Amino acid sequence: MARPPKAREPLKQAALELFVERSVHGTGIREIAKHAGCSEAALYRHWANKEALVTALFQEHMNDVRDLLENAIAKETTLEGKVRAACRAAYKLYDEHPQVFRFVLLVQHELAKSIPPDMRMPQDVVADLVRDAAVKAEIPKPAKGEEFLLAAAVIGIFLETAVYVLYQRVPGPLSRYVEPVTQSALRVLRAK
Amino acid sequence: MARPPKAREPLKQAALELFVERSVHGTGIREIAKHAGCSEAALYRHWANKEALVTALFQEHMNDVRDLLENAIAKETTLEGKVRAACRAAYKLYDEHPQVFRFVLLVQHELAKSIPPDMRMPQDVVADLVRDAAVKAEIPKPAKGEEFLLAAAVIGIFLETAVYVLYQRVPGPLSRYVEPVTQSALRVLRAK
Amino acid sequence: MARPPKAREPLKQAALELFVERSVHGTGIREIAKHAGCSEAALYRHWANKEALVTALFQEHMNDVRDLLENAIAKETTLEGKVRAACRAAYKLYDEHPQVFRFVLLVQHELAKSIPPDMRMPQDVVADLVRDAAVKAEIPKPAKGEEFLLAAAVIGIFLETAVYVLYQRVPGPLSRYVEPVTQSALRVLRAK
Amino acid sequence: MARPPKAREPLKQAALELFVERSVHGTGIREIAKHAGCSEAALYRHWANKEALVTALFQEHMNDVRDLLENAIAKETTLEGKVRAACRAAYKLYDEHPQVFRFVLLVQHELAKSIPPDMRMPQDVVADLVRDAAVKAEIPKPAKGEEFLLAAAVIGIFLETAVYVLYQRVPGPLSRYVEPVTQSALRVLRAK
DNA sequence: AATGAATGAGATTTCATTCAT
DNA sequence: AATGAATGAAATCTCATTCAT
Repeated sequence: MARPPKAREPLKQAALELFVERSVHGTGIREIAKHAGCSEAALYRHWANKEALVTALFQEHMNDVRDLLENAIAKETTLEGKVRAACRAAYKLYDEHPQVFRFVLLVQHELAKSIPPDMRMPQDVVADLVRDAAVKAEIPKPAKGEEFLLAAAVIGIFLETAVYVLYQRVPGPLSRYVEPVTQSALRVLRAK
Repeated sequence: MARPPKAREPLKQAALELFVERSVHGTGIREIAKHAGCSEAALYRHWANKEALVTALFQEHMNDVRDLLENAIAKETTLEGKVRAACRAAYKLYDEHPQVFRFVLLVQHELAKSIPPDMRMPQDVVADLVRDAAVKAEIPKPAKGEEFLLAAAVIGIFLETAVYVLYQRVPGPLSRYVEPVTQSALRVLRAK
Repeated sequence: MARPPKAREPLKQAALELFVERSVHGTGIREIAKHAGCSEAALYRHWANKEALVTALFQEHMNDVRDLLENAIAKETTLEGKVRAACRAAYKLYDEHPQVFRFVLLVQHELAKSIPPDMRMPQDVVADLVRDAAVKAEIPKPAKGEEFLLAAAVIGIFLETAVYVLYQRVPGPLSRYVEPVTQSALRVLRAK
Repeated sequence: MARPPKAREPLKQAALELFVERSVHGTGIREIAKHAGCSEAALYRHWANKEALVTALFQEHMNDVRDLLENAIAKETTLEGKVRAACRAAYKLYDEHPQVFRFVLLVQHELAKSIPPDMRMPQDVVADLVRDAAVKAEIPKPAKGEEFLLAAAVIGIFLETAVYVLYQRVPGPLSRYVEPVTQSALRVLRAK
């Protein structure tokens, strides 16, 4: 019966944009509020403090990406189909919302400690993908622990390609590299 | 000759340790000075301000890594030898100075803008390596621009593996993964 | 007749508890409202603002104590009986509602200025008691103005004993000290 | 070799004056700094925060009063002499520095929790005085624990008289009441 | 030369109070 | 009528940097 929250979404959007443009620490509460068209104090009704806002943005985006990957993979049956679908879905997201990717790049290592240990992350989806492919004999059986190494390599190829597009070392859009990234990933996974 | 500056190295070491532990922005001049055992003002004898210190740390480390890679590569003749030597040299450095790697991870995207356009970076070494291998026909001739894509993939495999060790998703030391990382990289590079 | 206000008493009780636990200034409207199970705005239906709530709590308690003392004294005829009855009544109140005593201790000096000059306070009851005893020659006739000094001493004995129980320098309950406090007070009052 | 601290004492003096005049919570850092003629940040070099300043002021004053009492008592041999000397010394201090007394009154109950358990307080001096008098048979032997009750009464008489002067219910200066307070205290102590 | 006290500018956060729903 | 979101104003505190000693 009180008035419905009107500042929450604008604040999230404004924060994301400004964090990406001027870095998290280079962006003050004042700017976020002004950009969102509300008062500074409004932020504190929705998040305990600036850090909580940053963490929430990060974890929500990670959850989104995780769900995106899981949904894309669920629709496919072969390893190649899954890798391609996952890559395509994620690159499509980043083409449409480049800020999200940039934000994650900026904060991932600083926020690594803040991730709840039981939170399922995008990288867990990839690890499961690799494990599942091994079970189904779509790839050679990896030695114990080696599956994580393979997941790391796949994620590395995927991410660093996106970084190269972001920094315009190769021309965008990112989606045009779905196929070569998929093939490189498969090549690594299918190693004897 | 003037006596060597006394506080410079302790300050760099203190800054690196604290930046890694509590983030750059979470570390104040006071703490750096105290940790280095000197006064706050001493820092300003060696760098114009805090930002200059951070930038210098980053760029010096990037130069170190670049030289390390170039020296390692120069001693080898085959593509496989070069990739392996580069990977081994870098992983050895990171095993011995894990803080350096962590620091680079933390600041790389925020400091990307500060890099002088003519500064030769480690990634340029990898790009040259790929280009050179193509010229020597050690790998299939990449389409125009594709060489950067290959470099990105190689760097991604290399970096993400190091990240996995850093976060203890796979056990260290990093050097034990020189061989699988090398083989994965080669597999990607030699793609038909 | 209008239905009775629903939030008033819970708000008073919540405020008292939190003020005592975390100090007046350390307790916000939000906390009071939450603790009372109502909205923040509800407080403003009953008091003009936070300060008015604090003042009302204080003055109401002072009035309660004053009435308590007067009723106790009215039932007795001798000085000793009056002192004992007053002491017993007040200590019984504080044993049953220790928060009230603690609250009064916390705010008394800060709120001293806010007391209306014509408001009859507990200390006035004691002053009257002393004056009355002098008139009835139950104690030696005090010099002009000395009656207040005696009242101060009696109140001091009474209060500081309660403080000692509150801080557990002597064991409670407070009521067990009615007799020694009464005797000490009488000894001071009956001074030659 | 750096410049000597210039703001510390002015800050303490300014804080004391303003706390007494407008209450602790009613006085901002800004006002303290302005009144002391220095910047707000200077305060944080000397105390961790506002609360630490308040606590330090309180505890330092308590230590001063404790030493004052102990010195006064040490010079006397009889119980009466000691009580009178202690009372005279303290009342002289409060006549000369009424702010100190007012400040202690304002904050004592809010800061009670902050006192280190091993800190010797003025009230401990009084308790020792009573205990010592009992040992020397200057007063009747108190029952176990009763010595604290006597100390409470003595302190109550002493303090509440000072409160009455502060609030001008009896005329000052406080020192004029040394004798009646002493006699009242002795009367209570010598109770059969 | 070296220190660390002092500072100015600004950051974050708090809070009583108001107001749209 | 009652809520709790929003606010304005201020409070506390931080911090890189300067400067007197």
